[in-house]
Amino acid sequence: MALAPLGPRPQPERLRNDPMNDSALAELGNKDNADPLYAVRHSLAHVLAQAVLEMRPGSTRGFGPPIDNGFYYDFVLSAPITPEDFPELESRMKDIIKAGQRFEREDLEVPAALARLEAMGEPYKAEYARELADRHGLTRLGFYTNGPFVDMCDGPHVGHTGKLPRGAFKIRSVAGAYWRGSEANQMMTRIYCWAYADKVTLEAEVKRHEEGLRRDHKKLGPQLDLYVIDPAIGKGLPLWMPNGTVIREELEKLAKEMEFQDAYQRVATPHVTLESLYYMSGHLPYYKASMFPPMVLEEAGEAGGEAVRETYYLKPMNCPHHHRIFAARKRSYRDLPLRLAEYGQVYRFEDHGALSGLLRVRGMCMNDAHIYCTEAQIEDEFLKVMRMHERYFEMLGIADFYMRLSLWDPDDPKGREKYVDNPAAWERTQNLVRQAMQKSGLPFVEVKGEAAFYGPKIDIQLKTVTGREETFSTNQLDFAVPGADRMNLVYTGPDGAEHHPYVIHRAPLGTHERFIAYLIEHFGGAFPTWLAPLQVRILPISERFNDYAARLDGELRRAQVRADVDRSDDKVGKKIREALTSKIPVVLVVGEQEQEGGTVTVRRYGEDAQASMPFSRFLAEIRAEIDGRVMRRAPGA
RNA sequence: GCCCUUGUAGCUCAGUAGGUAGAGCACUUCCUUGGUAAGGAAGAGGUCACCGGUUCGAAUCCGGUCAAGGGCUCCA
Repeated sequence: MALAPLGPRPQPERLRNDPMNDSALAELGNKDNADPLYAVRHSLAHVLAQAVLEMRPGSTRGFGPPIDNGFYYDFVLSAPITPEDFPELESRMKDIIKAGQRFEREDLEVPAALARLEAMGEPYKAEYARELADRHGLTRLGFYTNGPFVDMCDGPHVGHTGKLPRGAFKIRSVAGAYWRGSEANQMMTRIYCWAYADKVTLEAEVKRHEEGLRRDHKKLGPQLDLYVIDPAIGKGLPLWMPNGTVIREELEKLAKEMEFQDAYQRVATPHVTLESLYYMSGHLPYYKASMFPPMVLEEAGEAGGEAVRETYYLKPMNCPHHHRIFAARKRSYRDLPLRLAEYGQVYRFEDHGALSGLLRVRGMCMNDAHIYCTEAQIEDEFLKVMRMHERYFEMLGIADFYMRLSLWDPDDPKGREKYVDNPAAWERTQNLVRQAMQKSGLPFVEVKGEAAFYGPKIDIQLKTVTGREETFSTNQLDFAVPGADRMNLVYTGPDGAEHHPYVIHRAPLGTHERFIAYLIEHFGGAFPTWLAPLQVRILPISERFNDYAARLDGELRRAQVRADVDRSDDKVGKKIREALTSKIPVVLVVGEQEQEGGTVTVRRYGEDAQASMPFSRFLAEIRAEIDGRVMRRAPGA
C-alpha cells in the first residue's frame, strides 16, 4: 500500500484510561516491564505521592500509573493543590530523591493487605484490592515501601530513590478525574507530571510540546481568520470566516470529485426533522443524550377540532434521512450498491465541558455517505472506502495515524443502552470487518467498547498538537438500523423476496470542524496552494505599479486563482513580512523590471530561492500546481 | 455534567500594601513612493466578561453567573 502509517500504538487505548498499574495487569501479562523508563516513572509517581501526602496530610490516593510522557497520580486531597504549589512539591520530591530511600517489596495475603490498607486510611486502594481478589482471583498483593511511604503496587521500581534522575521530571498540571473513570464516582485531583530518562530529553520534550502549542488550531485558526467562536452565536457553534470557508469548499470539491469517481450520488436533506423518524431509526433510544432538546410546535385546531402538536429535532446524524431516500423508491438488488453522499450539517448536544475549539463542537458538517449493499458486497465496498481514505491521507501527507477496529463490549454494564441487542449479528459483522481489514493489509488494533450503537467500525485515530488523540475519520458497518424493527429498509432480491440491506456509514474526511482543526495543526497554518485561502499575493514595489498588479490580479482571478494586491503604502520589507506571517503560498513582487518585461518575481513560502519569469509561465505553473493538488513542502515545515 | 485554572483595547500583554486604566502590534489620517521579515508622525479605540456584596472609594477583596483553557466522562 502506498501509505506507511506508523502502525498501531503498542498499548490499546482502554488500558490508558483504566490504569490498572498494579498487580492485575502484571498477572495478565500486559505491562511492558522491559522499558526502564517505566520503572523510573512508576517510582517517581510514588515520590510524588509521598510529597503530596507530606504537604496535604489526610489526603487519600487513587491510581498513579506511568503514561506516554511521564506519569500521573490521583488523590482526594484534604486541601486543594494549585500550580502555585508546584515548586514546593517539586522541591520536596527532589529531597526524597536525595534521601536515597530503598524500594522494598513485601507480598501480603489478601486479608492482611486489606487490613493494612484500611489502617492506612486508603479506602480507594482497599476497594481496588478487593476487586483484584474477587474478580481477578489474586491471593497475594504486592506492597512497596520507600522511607515512610507505603503503596500497594506490583512494581517494578528502581532500587532506591537516589537512582531517579533529579532534573528530568516536571509537574505539568492538575486536573480532575473520576475514580475508576466513572462519573458516578468521586471526583479526584489528578497531578500530571512529565518524566524522562534525563534532563536533556525532558527539556527537549517540553520545548517540543510548547512549540506544538504555537500550531494549536485554537490559536492559528482565529489568527489566520479561518473561524471564530462567538458567544453571541452559542458555544460550540463556530462561525466560518471567508478564509476558513475557502478551505471547507476546497475539501468539499475534492470529496465530490472522489465520490463521483466511485459512483456515489449526491443528495441534500433538511436540518430539522420530526421526532418519529428518530424513533424509527433508533436514535432516540440510544442517542438522546447527544441530541439537542426537541422543538415542540403546538397549534390550536380549527373550531372544535383537535390541537395539532408536532415535535422536531435538529438532526444529530444524516443516516435516517438518507435511509428515507432509499425507502422513497422500490429498490431492487440491481440497484445495489447504492451510494448516497452529502456534506451534511448535524447538531449534537455535547457537554459544555467537552467542547474544545473546532475539535469538539455542537454543530458540524460531515463528509457523510451511506452505502446500501448486500452482505456479499460488504467486503468490496468496505475496501473501496478504505482505499479512498488512503488516497485522501496520501494527498494531504497524513501518516501519523492508526486504525482502530471498534468493537462492541458484551460485558459493558450499560450495554443495553449503548448497543443494539443482537449478539449474533455483532459477531458476524465484526468478523466481516476484521476480514476486510486483513485483506486490505492495513494495520489496525482492536478495541472493545468503541462501536457505534448499530455496528462495528474502523476509526482513524490522529493526535492533535496538544497530544490528544481523536477520531477523525470513520467507516462503519450497520446491521441494525435497516432492520424490520427500525427503518425497515428493503430491496427485492433475485429470488423475488424482500431483504434488508446492510449500510456502510463512512466519513473519510470526518467533519469539516474536526478535520480542518487537524489540517491547521498538521500544516502549521501553511496550507498547500490548492487549500490556501489566499493563493497569490501580488506585491507592488510602490504605488506606481498598482495598475500592473491589478492587471495580473484580474488575470489570475479569470483563471480561478485566489489572488489579491497589497495596496498599502508600506515599504516592500513590511509587505513581505505581512505576506510571510499570513503564510500565503506565493508572493509576486512587481516593480519597474517586471512591468517592463511583463514578468513577475516569484517568492514562495518556505523557499529562499526566487525566480523571475514571464507572467504567462507563472500562471500555467500555478494552475497546474492547484489542479494537481501538489504538495511542494513537507507538512508543517 | 464534574474537578482545576483563566477572563484588562481587534491581538499579545503591563497594571498586588484597593485611590475611577497603560504599552506594542493591528486600525484611521497625514508625510514618505520605498526591491525582499516591521519608515516616520498624529489620531481613534476599553461598562477592566457580567451581576451583586464589602468599602468614603473596587480592574484589584468576597460571592454568584457566563465564557474560554487543561483534564475526567462522552463522542466525529
